[in-house]
Order: sequence, then structure tokens, then C-alpha cells
Amino acid sequence: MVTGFEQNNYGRPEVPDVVVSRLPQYVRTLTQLLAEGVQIANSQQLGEKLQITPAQIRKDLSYFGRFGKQGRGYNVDHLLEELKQILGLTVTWNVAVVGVGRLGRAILNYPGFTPDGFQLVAALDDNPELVGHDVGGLTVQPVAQLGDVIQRHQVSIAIVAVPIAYTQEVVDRLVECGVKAILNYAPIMPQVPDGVSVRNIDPLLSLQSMTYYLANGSTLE
Amino acid sequence: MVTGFEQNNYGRPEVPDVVVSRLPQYVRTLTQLLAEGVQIANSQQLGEKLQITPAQIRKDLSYFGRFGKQGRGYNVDHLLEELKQILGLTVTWNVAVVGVGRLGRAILNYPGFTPDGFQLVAALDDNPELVGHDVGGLTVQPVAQLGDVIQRHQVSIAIVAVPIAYTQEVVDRLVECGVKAILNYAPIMPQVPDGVSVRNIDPLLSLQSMTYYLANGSTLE
DNA sequence: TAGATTGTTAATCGATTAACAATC
DNA sequence: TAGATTGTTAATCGATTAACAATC
Repeated sequence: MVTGFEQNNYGRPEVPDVVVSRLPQYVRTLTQLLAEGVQIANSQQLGEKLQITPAQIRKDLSYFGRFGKQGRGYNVDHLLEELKQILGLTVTWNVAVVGVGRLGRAILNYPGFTPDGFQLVAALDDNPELVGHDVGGLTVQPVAQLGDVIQRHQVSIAIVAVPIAYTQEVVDRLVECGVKAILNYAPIMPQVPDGVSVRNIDPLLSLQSMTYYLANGSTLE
Repeated sequence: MVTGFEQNNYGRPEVPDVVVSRLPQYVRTLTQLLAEGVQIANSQQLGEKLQITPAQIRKDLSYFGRFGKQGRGYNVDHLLEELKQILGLTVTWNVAVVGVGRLGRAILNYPGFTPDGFQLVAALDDNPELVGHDVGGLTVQPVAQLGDVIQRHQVSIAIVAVPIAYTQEVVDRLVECGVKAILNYAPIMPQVPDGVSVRNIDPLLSLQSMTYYLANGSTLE
């Protein structure tokens, strides 16, 4: 059926990925405004903070409901709570880190995820020199125990920091074990079936696209 | 002047950012094919590897020249060299790391940038307990010396790993000092003038967009 | 009520894809 | 030459922006 706008099971138009990817930025800005004591903000003001047109903000929000008041704007506190609810940020998510090499250890020792509701609950690696040892307060488990660990800790998100040669197979294992969200730090884009999300953290790609502009001169040079 | 397609100084149509951002992935795939001994690849085969339509690959490449042969495809080695040239990846780029906290140290000790032509040549921090100490083979310099260090080491790219509260001012300083490419690890999107590139490494935003799909059910569930 | 700003529709813009003549 | 695949133009698709009636 082609209707021009696809419908999901709830009779609402499907939300484009690009819209979903902006919502966390809205949450961040609203959190900041709240901390500054700002109670009301209109789409114009939010747009300035976010470097986005006011029209886009209103359009994005309209996928999820009507959160503003005409003539006034948005209640910062209320909109923030609604967006957190929509994004699933009102609950804690249990996260497993697979790969406890240099990068994995840095991630396990990084305190930045926990305050935002992402709890690192398990660390796995296949290196016998690491298994059983404590890293960032967690005992490293063998990857063979993956299914077990995921179930026991109710893990729904995995952070993958294994060498490139093992990345796809680790991702496959995670998918088999029912993990539906994967944050991958290896410089490769793992394939996953529909219904599983992957985000890649790939600073090298970022550097390599910036050199294009360095090498070819910037817009107004 | 509005002609429907903007022209740069060289009389070619302007290359969209989204095209430039795909080129490093092409380079990566071609490098892999070369290592496997593949000499010729057509857009169909490249598309499968990259999960991109063949039409898009041909279109992307057409912004830069004609690199293929009809009836045959692309010479892997030749296309790779051309793309590296276009992206400025045939030379070494000197990189300064600003911020030598936990994250900055992890970056300075990460060996993954160097083999790809990004040489970490300087480390800066304002913490007196760090200045003068060796981190990853570099002596930490005070941020006050920024201009000096950049000039002396011919730095053209900066990696910023300072606390969020200092990020914008550090970025401003870098811009003043003539840096035109910045890789930022703080969870904030710094503002820069035209002609300066910024890429943000922000794993938290990635996690927070994936939870949307976890919380709201995947496409086919 | 008058003024302001939302929510939403329609217009625009830009990127992706399809199609095919050119050509290896 | 026949077959295959590029490079490029035109069609399609989807996202952004403008405009404005609804309404606080």
C-alpha cells in the first residue's frame, strides 16, 4: 500500500530517523535552559540555540504531539519531560561493554554515561589475561558467557570495542542474544538485520572528511 | 547569482558535504579490496560492500572526474589513489590535542591515527600538574602557548578534549590561531565561522537516539 | 481584544535513484 | 562486433522551509 505517508501500527505517520536523531539535542538544550531557570521558550529561541530553523523544530515536535501554546511558546520543563519520555530516557538502560582492550578500558572508566541513565553492568573479553580481573569496578567475563550475562543483567545495549577482525562476529552474537542497540567503536560498519540499531563512533572518518576542505580550500577562501 | 547549481572558483559544481563525507568510506573499502588483491571493481560490487546504490557511487565520483571504463568498471588501485589525492590523504597532517584529562590521554595513547597520516605532534593543557609531563611521548604544554605551538609544529588540525565549560573558548582560540579543522569530543556543538570544519564525537547522542527505537519497538516488531 | 506563536499544509529545495546514450 | 558498465540527465523521493489559519 502506497499512500504517500507510511503509517505504523498506531495510525501515526512514521517518524523519519533524521528527526529522531535531533531529539537528543533538543533534550540537551532544554536541560541547559532549565538549569538556567528559563521557564518558557519559543521555537525561535530554541532554533537559535540549536542552529536550526524554528519551522524545523515545530515540524519535528509535531510528529509526537502538540506541546506548545500559541502566542506563548513551550514550557521548558514540560517539553523536556515529554521528549525524555518519547526517547525512553526516563528509565535506566543496562549496557554491556564487549572488548576490554585499551579502548574498552577507557570506556569502562569513563564516568559520563551513568549520570544520563546508561549503566555499565558488564564487561566481556576473550583474552584469558583479562578474564576474571576487575576493570572499572566490573569483573571481566569471557565472551562465551555472552548470552548468560545479557540475560542475567538485563542488558539491552552493547558497546563494541573489539579489533576490527572480530567486530562483525561479535555483533552477530549480540544480535542472536537479542540485543537491539549497538554502539560500535571499530572502524567498520557492521551489518545487522532490520529492527536492530547500530551507531558507529569513527573519528578517523571525521578527520578524513575534514582534510578534503583543508586540501581544497574552504568555502570563502 | 542563482543559477540552479552553484559554481566554485574552478568552474565545477560545488560538491555537497554529504558526498564528501562518503569518500573516506570509499577509500576504506577500496583499500580493503586492494589488500585482497582485487584489481577491478564495478559500481555494483562497490555498492554491495558499502550498502549504497551503484547509481549513487557513480554520481558521487562524477563530481570529481571520470575514473572508470565503460564495460569494465574501476581500477581499484587507480581509483583509490585518485580519491586519496582528492581528500588530501597523500600527505601527513599535524594534529594538536587540547585537553590532557582522562579522555585526552586515551586519545594521545591511541595508536590508530598515525598510520592513516594523522600525526599527533602536540599536547596542551592548563592544569599545572600536567604541564611539563610526558603523555604518549609528548611534553604537555600550557594552553597559553597555543599560537606558538601551532606555528612551530605546523598544526592544521586540533582535537579538543576539554571539559564542556571550556570547549567554546578553546575552539575560539584555535580559530584565532588559524586552525581550520577541529575534532571535538565534548558533548556540545561549538560554533565556528565559515571556512572552519568541526566534527563532533558524541557517543551519548548516539545512545540517546537508539533508546527511542528500544522504547518504541522496532520497525517490524 | 490585539498580538504572538503554534501546528500544519503547501512550496521549495536538495539528494537519491532510475534510465539510457555513450563508449570501452 | 556484442556485451557490459560508465557518466550523466531526468524523474523521484524525502526533508526543509515558508506561509498562514487556528488559537492561546
